[in-house]
Amino acid sequence: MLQLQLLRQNPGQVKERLAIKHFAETGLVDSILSLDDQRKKLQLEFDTTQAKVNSTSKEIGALMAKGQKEEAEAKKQEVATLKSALQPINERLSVIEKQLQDELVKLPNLPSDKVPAGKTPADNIVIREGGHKPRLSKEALPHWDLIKKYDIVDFETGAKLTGSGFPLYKGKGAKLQRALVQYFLDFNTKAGYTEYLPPFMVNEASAFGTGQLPDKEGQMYYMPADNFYMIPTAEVPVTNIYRDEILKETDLPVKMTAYSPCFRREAGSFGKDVRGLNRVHQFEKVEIVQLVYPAKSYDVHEEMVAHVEKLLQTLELPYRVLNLCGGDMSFASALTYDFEVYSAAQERWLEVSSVSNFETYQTNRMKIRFKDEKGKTQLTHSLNGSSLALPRIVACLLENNQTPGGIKLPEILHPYFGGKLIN
RNA sequence: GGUGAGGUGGAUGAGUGGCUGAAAUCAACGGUUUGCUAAACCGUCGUACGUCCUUAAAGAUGUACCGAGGGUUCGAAUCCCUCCCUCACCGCCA
Repeated sequence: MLQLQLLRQNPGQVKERLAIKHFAETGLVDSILSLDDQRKKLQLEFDTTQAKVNSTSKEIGALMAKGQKEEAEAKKQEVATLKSALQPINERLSVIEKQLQDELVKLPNLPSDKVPAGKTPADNIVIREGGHKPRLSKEALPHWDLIKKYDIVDFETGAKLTGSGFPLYKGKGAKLQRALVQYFLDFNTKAGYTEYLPPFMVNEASAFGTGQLPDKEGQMYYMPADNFYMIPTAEVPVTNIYRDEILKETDLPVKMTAYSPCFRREAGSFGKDVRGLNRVHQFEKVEIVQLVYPAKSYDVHEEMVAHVEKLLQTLELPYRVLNLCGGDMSFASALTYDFEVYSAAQERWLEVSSVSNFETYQTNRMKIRFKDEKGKTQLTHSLNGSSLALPRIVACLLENNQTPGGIKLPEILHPYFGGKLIN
């Protein structure tokens, strides 16, 4: 949620920035400002009337104490009149406040000035590439065939148990999941992130806090009996840990990492994208989250990007880093770098991580603040990134490392996996 | 799931209708003093939204908030209702 103050101070600039995100309804900015004006007027009216009610009530108390009953009765009449005037004001005020909130929430975050113009994924800018694309033989198989060959993921039985997109990992496939999660968490905690294991369902307030609600309501699995949402990423519970808190400046940066399964309905997805492990409803992911001093957030963003990049390098996978253009980045983000790995048999790039700076967009919703050196409370910036999402990493590991003798795992995983080969 | 107790500022905790936005203690912060450390003393020490004033910072002032929402009353942290949460015991269970 954007800060109202920013809209008030510089509505023109806000509109310009929204245009880069290809956000069409710039009229919202004006309607929000006009609602805000109305709100302030009503509040002033309400406050002054209420102040009168309060002071008169005190007088009544004093008169009663002195036994001046008649005067007290007269004052009571006065208060009654004031209160009947107050009621409609109050009602209008809450209507306006709600409208204002509803409208404000519809505005996406402003892109930072590092965001390239552009509308579609084709306009994203490749910042750099790393690793080596393997040269596979003609008989090389895509991962969905390798999975069958080595009997490590059983989609059919997963579908029988739940539905399509719920893979059932088996044997070395299951163990590889465990190994990767373990390795990723170790890699993150070594870099100073505190490990959490959060709840996998969250309440409405948490889902709202990180921006899943109301924007992506249909993308989450929902448990109506308890009004809980299955988390689409550990970002949701982990960032919400500090919801409604005021930190000390010395507490910053807060660095957190968590493993969780992620549940996504992926409503509207179809086609070859969903083949095999490319797109599933439930997958494992390790996430990193930071809450930082505002002026430092872009440095931290670079640091997180470097962190994820190093992790991919240790996995010996060919990757590239993309700076997402205004039209392709997410609603809440100010700057997003995506990581893609090259899946050699499919001959396509697969997104495995997304590292974003949200500035105050999330923290304004969650009211995550800190006291600065002057003792003033201000919002922290929040950032997060995947480090990493498993299924596409697995797809890539399988395809790129296939040999006649089996899948050769990168060295770093050997101790975690308890072996070098899937065969 | 059942029964009981309870939810007050960073923490502990007082407060059963007006003098309470909230005592006291601790923690934290600033200062004074003491040859370091420690102690003592003084001061500061909630959030949000407004209004006035100011270039701004600061300041003054109003309103709301004592788990959440609603109600009673001229007036509610305090009384009533609903919900949520915590703790204890019981039941069930990984």
